[in-house]
Amino acid sequence: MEKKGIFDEFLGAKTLFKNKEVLRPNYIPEELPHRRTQINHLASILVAALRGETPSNIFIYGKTGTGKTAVTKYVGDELNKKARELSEEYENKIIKTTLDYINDDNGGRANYLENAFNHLDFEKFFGDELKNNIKIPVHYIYINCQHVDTQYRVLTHIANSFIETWDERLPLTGWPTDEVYNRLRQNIDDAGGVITIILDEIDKLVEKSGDDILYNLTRINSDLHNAKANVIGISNDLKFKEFLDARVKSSLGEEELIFPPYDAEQLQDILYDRSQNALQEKAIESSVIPLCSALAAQEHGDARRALDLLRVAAELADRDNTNRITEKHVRKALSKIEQDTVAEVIRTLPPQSKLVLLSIVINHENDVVKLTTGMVFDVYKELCEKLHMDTLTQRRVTDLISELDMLGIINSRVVSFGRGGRTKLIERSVPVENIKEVLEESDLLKPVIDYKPMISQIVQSTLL
DNA sequence: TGTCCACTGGAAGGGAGGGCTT
DNA sequence: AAGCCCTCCCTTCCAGTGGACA
Repeated sequence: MEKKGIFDEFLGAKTLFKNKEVLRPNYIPEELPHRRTQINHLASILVAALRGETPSNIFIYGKTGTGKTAVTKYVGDELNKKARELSEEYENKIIKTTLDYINDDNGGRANYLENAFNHLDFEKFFGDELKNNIKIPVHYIYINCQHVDTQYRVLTHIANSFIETWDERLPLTGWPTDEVYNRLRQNIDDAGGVITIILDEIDKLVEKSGDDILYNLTRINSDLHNAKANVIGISNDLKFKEFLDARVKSSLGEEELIFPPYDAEQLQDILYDRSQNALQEKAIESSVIPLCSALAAQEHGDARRALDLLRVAAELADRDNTNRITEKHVRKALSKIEQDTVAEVIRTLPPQSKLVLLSIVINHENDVVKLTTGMVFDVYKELCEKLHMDTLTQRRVTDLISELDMLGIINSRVVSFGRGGRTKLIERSVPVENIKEVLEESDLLKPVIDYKPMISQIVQSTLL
């Protein structure tokens, strides 16, 4: 009998998906429902690039999942497409002119021209014209500042996007920043044309590295001779602009685009649209899409969340071996997504942060009602001793606690207990069992996962 | 009204680790 | 190998703070 591989059974299994990628957040569909206004506005600004003029700098604002990135990328693709089309049109015109020229036997140069034409050596004759006109170079460089979050990295990223071979690329560290800037300027100038630089999640960049980079980028045109550049900043935090230098603020905000959240009905349209390409016919119960939309609309109209819900619900239905996605699957998907995100965040924490989180968990397990930084630090110190690890200072631990707060694993707020001092009050925002389940996976923490802190501390803390 | 507690959180800077040029 | 640069993680220092209490 033929032996079956472990994947064969699943590979042959029936699936509700036609194309799962269509439901992924980074998929750019051919149509973006309810974003016509924004697309037109953006296109009306960027069309300048096709005329070889510098488009205005643009600031785009909208909550997560309102289509900012999708629209920007979509318009970018269209811009590139149009630039290619125009360039082809122009090339054809040149060929036609050449042919006419040859046919007219203009001034006895026909043979020479024909010869050149046969060898496709246009540049010999139309060199300058070709260089300047045939290709309307439009470069659209997209950078997500969540990962590329320092001045140096943004500059190298842009500079490297003009370089094709690996060995010519700028290194990830090592060069002085002004040297990288010079190289970037040179690369842009060599490439020529109009360069649009998109900085997605620009607030992350400014928060971490200040606005020097924006100042430099919005003023790069004065250093360019053969090219023009403009910047599109995308953010979901409108307030971040308040912290910018006034000069940066005014030049980045030459044009502003606001992306309002989708309402439940608009989300439904988006889901219907995508599901037609993503899922088999009749794979969805009629109430599924309205439910996904309603759930996502509750959370500031986040289309990404709506798509995730539908995708995960379909995956769960697939695993159930049913041929229909039901409301039950959507509800399951909702809790699965929430759990998965938290688990993933905890899993990727650095060891010291995990240790701080564990000491918070341990305090909660010991029924501490009002948990403060001091108590967390005390248990943390004990854990470090047990594990023979370096103990960080309380100052550093305060920062780690704030980071855990930002990640949404805990809630902390500063309160004053009068003479008892002023400190952070720490509460969990995720069930302790869920956190512990993930922490238990870590080999490092295994020896102390059920650690009991010294009694004195618990007595002291419950007195507060 | 002033004092005092237990911190908070900003600023500055050290140093290890990555990489470059000379 | 030496000298330089950038990033990341961390320490040290310290002014500032909300509110209970005397």
